[in-house]
Amino acid sequence: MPEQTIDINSLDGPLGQRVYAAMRGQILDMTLEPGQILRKSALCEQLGVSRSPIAEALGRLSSEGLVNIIPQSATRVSQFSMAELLEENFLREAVEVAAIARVAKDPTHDQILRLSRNLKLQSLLVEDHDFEGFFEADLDFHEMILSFTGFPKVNVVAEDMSLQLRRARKLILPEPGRPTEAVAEHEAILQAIKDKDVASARSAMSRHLRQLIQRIEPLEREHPEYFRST
Amino acid sequence: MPEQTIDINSLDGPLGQRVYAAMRGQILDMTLEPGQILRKSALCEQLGVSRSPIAEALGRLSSEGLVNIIPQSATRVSQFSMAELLEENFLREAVEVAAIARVAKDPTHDQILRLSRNLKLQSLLVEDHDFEGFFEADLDFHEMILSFTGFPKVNVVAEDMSLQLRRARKLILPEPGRPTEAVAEHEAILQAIKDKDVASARSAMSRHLRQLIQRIEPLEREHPEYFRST
DNA sequence: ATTCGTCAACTAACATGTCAGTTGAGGGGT
DNA sequence: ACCCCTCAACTGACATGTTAGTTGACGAAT
Repeated sequence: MPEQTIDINSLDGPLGQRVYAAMRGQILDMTLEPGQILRKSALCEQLGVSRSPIAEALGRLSSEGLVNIIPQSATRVSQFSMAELLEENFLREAVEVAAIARVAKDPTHDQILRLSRNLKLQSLLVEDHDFEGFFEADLDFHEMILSFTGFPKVNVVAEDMSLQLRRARKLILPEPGRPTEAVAEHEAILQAIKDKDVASARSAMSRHLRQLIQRIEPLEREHPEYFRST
Repeated sequence: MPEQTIDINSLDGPLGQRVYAAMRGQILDMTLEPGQILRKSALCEQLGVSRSPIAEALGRLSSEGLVNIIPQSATRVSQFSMAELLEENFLREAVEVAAIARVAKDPTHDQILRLSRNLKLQSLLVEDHDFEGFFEADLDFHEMILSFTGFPKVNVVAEDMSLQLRRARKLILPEPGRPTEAVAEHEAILQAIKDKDVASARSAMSRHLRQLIQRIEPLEREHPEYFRST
């Protein structure tokens, strides 16, 4: 088996940065499984680089919590813990609710227009059963709201603090009626924005985000191998 | 001038970790000034270690935004930007308001007791004009609320996403009446918790946190040398 | 006097040699 | 048969040599 890893040359910037980005991507899309052991020497010959940039990349991944470095011993892709996922969901909800409150207070016509367009697209994609495309549009919807706060880094920070959540989402099996529900929830959010109704915008966003954690909770018994026992 | 830097030996753990912690502390308490250039070779002989652990430490500080590494050229302590400070304040408010809402919903007797004790301490310290001690108690008050959510990492994440804010706070000149006001605001928060009044707990926390940004805004013209021009 | 090209000195980035701590298998003692 | 001790092999942590890119000063041409 060729064990095809990502090639580094498709990116730019310093070598350590490229290794970091490549490994981060592989961890987040579950190509590298939780619990898997990462050997520095193996990574060296797979990627064709020396140990320095790999050490730097692993260090940064470790500070983000995506890998666990056991001193003088081993490095492995970090496993899930349900407590951690619940915590990340709390933080994500805190930020997204604050963002929607800020946006709903005084939305511009352009913002409403862009959200409406995105929502129409979501409906079409669900009708066509293009769930991959819907997933993308869903992410865009939330990212747009975060960027409408006028704070450029908010969406980056919001992602960084819910990395495990994003990774766990990959494990959720598609449920038949869910996309249609999600579109309805998005419509409720948009309606509240149009009405400049801050309170109902907040609660609509809360309700929407709590759907995710309900579907994540059963994961611990479906995939116990990805969760740490402690 | 002896140029006394922190000694590394007072900490434990891997060398890179110690260097990271030491420099992080110095940056956060403004011992290392924004804009100051950090020379790796100079740090090597000051700390008595080689370049590897220093490179690791600087890499982690860079990913936290505390230093700017200009590729192949220089590394400097990052400067402030008012937009960034406003953004961090927004994020901090989002998390702390969500936390207070969760805590106020169903506080335990023990939680109320500990907050009350802390608040009494704050009053005493203000009466004695021990503002240094009050500053500590203030931080404890907020940290306690964050930890009462039951999520262990929330207070760490909340700090990590408002590092510049914490650093900028050091520049604020003490204002005569402010500590007394702060205690009153804390009391309003505690009262809302006792009443299990989620809505007023939220607004009391919001009002309290927005005091800080008002006192930070004039900083840009008082200390233009610490802000980046862009 | 001013502008532009050149070059030397400095920097971070990378490669690699070396050290120390951990782990797990095997052998000796009980 | 079981437990503990020892030791070899592997790992990450650190030191240091090497490379390549940036910068700023100096000097030549205008």
